[in-house]
Amino acid sequence: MSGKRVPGSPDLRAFLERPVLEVAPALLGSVVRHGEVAVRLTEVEAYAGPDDPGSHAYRGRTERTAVMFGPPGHLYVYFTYGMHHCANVVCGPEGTASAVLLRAGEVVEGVDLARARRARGGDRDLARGPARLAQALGIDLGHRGADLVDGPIRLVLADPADLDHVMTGPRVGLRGAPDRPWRFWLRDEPTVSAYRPAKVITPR
DNA sequence: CGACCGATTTGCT
DNA sequence: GCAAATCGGTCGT
Repeated sequence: MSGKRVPGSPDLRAFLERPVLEVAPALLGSVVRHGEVAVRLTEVEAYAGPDDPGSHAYRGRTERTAVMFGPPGHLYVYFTYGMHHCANVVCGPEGTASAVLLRAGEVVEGVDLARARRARGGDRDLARGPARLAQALGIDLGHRGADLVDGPIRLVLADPADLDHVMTGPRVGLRGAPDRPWRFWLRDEPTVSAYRPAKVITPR
């Protein structure tokens, strides 16, 4: 149980292979970098494969969702409402089709470029919401399947000791199984979307 | 091939 | 608070 994790190391992929409900909260505070833009994650959501009615993998493997069924550490990107892209980190053992939706974050580098990619909103809103986060990072369908351990888009894990209050509550915007408390976020972060029923799981 | 839906965002009432 | 925008995925014909 070492506290430090080195970016790009085999340790990262091994970590992402752990169960999604373990990986999801641990991604908070971590940084996703694509080129000059870097986002520190403040809100994520877990999706648990074919048994989860809220998951795109619920109806089995399709061409779209194939990445979710593959090895952990890759990016599952989907397109929705005819205009938005959202990004997920595939995790858990290969074949479990579980993933973590990146719901919100704080742009910590490349603010100018992130601003240029978004027509509206203040800096706090640049990566607030899954579609805005993907847009700020310049992520689209072309990045589906991208390797986060060794590719253009990288994940750099945070030291768990640096995390503030980790909160959990119901997922957002779902038709199926909205009741499962599989949404995780950092308390008191201005980049986290509006309040929902919640409880603290790691008081600090 | 046609119809319907959507893990959202935005702007207007 | 509510509805429009806009198109890939999925399923049924």
